[in-house]
Amino acid sequence: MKNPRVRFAPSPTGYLHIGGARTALFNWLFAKQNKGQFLLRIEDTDLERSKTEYIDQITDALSWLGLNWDEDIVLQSKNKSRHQEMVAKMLDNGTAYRCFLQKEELDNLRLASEQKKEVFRVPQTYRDLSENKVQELLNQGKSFTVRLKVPKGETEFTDLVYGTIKVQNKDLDDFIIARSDGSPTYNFVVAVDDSDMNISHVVRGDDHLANTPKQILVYRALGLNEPIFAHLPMILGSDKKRLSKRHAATNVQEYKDKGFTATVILNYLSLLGWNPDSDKEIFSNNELIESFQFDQVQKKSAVFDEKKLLWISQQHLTEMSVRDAMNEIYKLNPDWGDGLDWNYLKEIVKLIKDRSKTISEIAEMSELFFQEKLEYDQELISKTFTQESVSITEDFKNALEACQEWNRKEIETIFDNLMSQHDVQIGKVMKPIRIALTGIPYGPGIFDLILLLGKEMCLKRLRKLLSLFD
RNA sequence: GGCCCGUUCGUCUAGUGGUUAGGACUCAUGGUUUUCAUCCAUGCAACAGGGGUUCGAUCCCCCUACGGGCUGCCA
Repeated sequence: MKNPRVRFAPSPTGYLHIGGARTALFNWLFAKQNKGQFLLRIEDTDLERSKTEYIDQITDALSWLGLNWDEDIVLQSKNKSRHQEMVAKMLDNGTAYRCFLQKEELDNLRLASEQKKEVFRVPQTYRDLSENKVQELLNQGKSFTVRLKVPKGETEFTDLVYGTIKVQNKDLDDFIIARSDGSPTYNFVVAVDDSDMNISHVVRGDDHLANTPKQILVYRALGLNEPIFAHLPMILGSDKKRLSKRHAATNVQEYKDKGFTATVILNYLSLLGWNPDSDKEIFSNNELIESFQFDQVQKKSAVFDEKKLLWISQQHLTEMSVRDAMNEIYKLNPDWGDGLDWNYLKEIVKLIKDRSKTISEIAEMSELFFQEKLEYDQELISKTFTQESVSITEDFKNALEACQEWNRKEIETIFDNLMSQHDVQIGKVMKPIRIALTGIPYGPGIFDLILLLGKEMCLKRLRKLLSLFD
């Protein structure tokens, strides 16, 4: 398993799906762990649905995740002539044949056997036609598809995740490798491309498990080396159906916007369908690379759970340095804290990072320190401020105004005085002041908060709040 | 319909022919904390069903059910 070559092969018919990201991740982990190559191939042969803007979206998302690919991106559409050549080769060596059954004939036959409750099989009418007969039909201008001559017997392969898979070839039908317009089909193209790219391990979603025997028959018909296969279980939504927008965001970009770091996403995704064989759950990218094993990949599909994602994110934040957290905030919002002193921003982040679950939560909470004036929530204000708490707040403002030194001890003394003056516990003092200063009933320690906001800002806000009760 | 794959707490997952079936997330309760969050403690909660094999099956075999995939001149 030295220097494997793997690939991620999305079709550009949409953004990078969270399931696709997981597939890419496992490919990447395997490549990195074994000093191999991780390649990217864009399967853009569906002209109807493929869009170049999706290619950009997908590559942007992969880059953001840090799943960098080696070598140039392969565009499947560029391999057309190669595909034609391989179809011709199969026609030539007798592993494929021209089938002159027309689409309508096929549809009717399919319908008929459905009504008779029979298993539909593509008739092999043209499978062993003589050269002359074929030529005759060609001369008549009859259109044809190219079908693979599925041999008798069975096809077996060993999947790194699912073990031995065996199917009877008779269940496969002589499937089409080239359409009547000459374009080759997926199961054919994928085998040719993977072979041309020297892919050693095909790692992909298990929705391809049933296609694999067909692809193996293509390899054999062409005399190509078969890769090793590893299929990954699907990611489902909370109702156990394929993960879709109804359940949660499916676009990787959306998770970025929600303030999850790439590392967090990769960490969570890795745990979906893989177990690290230990109690460890929080992983850096490098730790994932070291730990990943196919034999610990689950066979059953996994349900995506945003609650656990949030927990993973929070765990990462507590381990993250203030500096790294700031970089992540800037990545998310380049304008963050514009014009403010770097050291001041650093103190802010230090104060709120460990009580946040996502990067965007930090950014949001940090706004407290930026704005001159606050918007107070009317309901919260009327719930919080009684006559007593207004008077406490008033006294606090006065004490602040009189305060000469700006340090923690001074503030603590002010609080002590307020407590004995009004004969109340600290909660009665802290709560109204916190809300006056921040507009929200939770957050960093009150003394840290006051010190960092600074005397001027505190006084401004206290005056503003008190003006509501004049 | 045919073929392939799967099924352990709500979720992610350990696990073994004999276990009090373990951990994590969530949730609930209590504690710590100047609020919130963290943290700590406790609790709730699972072997899909039926047949075998066996002294004994969650574990091995078969069937059923359920879920997913493929079955296309989509990828």
